Amino acid sequence: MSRRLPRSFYARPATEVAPELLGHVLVRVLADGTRLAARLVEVEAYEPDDPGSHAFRGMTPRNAVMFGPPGHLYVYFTYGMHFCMNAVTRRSGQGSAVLLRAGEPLEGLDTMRRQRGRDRATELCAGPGRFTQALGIARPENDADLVRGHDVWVAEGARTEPVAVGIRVGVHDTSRSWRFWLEGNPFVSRGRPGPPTPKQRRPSRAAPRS
DNA sequence: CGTTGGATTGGCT
DNA sequence: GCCAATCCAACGC
Repeated sequence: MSRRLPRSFYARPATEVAPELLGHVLVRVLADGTRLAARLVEVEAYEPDDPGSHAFRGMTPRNAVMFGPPGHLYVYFTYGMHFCMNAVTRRSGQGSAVLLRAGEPLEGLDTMRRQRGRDRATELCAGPGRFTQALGIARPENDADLVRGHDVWVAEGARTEPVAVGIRVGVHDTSRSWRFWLEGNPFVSRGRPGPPTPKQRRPSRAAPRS
């Protein structure tokens, strides 16, 4: 049994917690007892005085969980059809969290396939909306306690790949490089601006020239 | 109370 | 590459 990350792990700035979450394992137990697990491979940090954060304009019914104690799950609904999940960071009253954007499926792949309606492992948890759908996380899981709850938590894992850094997806702010992912990991979402996707080099055959 | 657009995804051109 | 799907929070009047 691997240990869960303690409350103290989350009680820090999101920019510190985010990269350190990579490699750890998100564990989810469904109502029927089915256990699912995925290794965190892509995350983004959202800080209190960050215009790109839901918490920037103060507390509202929707983002209230972000202002609560660290180590809870903040789940929100967006684009009329998707849920995204975050690990709340910093102390109560602060409004800070880490968006969990992608995971590498480890356990319960068949259940994930059923919930996603897709077969390929790389399409199960690669993207914030896909990730929550694969793990069966929605409104009921908002505010779930990752440290002491029994529905979803983060267990200690191992990070092997180096951490890559870039700008966040869908956030119009190129000044904060707060997106972190595991370099070269195939389960990272392609994201819009994406990781510095160095155009797929196709082994050019005969060099055309002129 | 009406309007706007989003921390997205998947399917089609 | 473009765009529809589909809800609702946030904000302005």
